[in-house]
Amino acid sequence: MNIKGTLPTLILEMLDREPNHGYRIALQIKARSKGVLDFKEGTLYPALHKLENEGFIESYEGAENGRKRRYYRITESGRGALVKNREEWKEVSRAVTMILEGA
Amino acid sequence: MNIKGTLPTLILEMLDREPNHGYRIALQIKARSKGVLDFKEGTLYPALHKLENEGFIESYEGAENGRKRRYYRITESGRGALVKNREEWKEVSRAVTMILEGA
DNA sequence: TCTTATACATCGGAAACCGAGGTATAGGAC
DNA sequence: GTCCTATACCTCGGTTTCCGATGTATAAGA
Repeated sequence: MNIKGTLPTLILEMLDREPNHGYRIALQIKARSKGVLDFKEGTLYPALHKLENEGFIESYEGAENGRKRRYYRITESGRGALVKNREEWKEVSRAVTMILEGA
Repeated sequence: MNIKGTLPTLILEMLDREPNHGYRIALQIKARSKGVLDFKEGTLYPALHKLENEGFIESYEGAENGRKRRYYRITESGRGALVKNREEWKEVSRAVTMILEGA
């Protein structure tokens, strides 16, 4: 299950901790959310390409166990976007929760 | 600003408190969220029609100040969906927050 | 009379997501 | 040695959700 629009922020968050390749980013999002969040590959890769296109992340080729992988790292402008997105999420998710819990 | 996919749940939540007409539902969502959430009419009315089509709400004609209005009330099955949606929101939003706050 | 707020609605376009499918390699089972 | 599974990347078409623009109509107030 997923919330539309949160994936770019989650990717930036993951890459803010360490550079990583796409497949593993998705696995980590799933693991860290205890299986609740589960973005599919058809969603993941286009999202990565878009973030790179916007200059929020950059990619480079790497290898692990003799296999080629495309690694991503966050850029300065990506870090700025992350800070802004975190704030936005906090504000809007709190608003929804407030209404649904009848506060 | 809005979170995609939350509108049906928010509408059900509002109608669970009292029957209401579309325009006012939107105003109340905006007011209760202190202006943070703001769904447009081009989003609201299709969402209402869809919920009615799914049997989660039903409509009837009413009048206020001599003007015709289309009122909606929640159905039993809508109440069931609301309970389920609230749980889902709680689980998934908590998962996102957990990741973004590095817990 | 004119404007504004209310109230409902539809349409086209953009964005996000998923499922299905495709390619390729490494490692283990048999 | 061959087959299967997991890993790793990718694209395409379809659905859903949202927004902006636009249209209609009425009530209230300037």
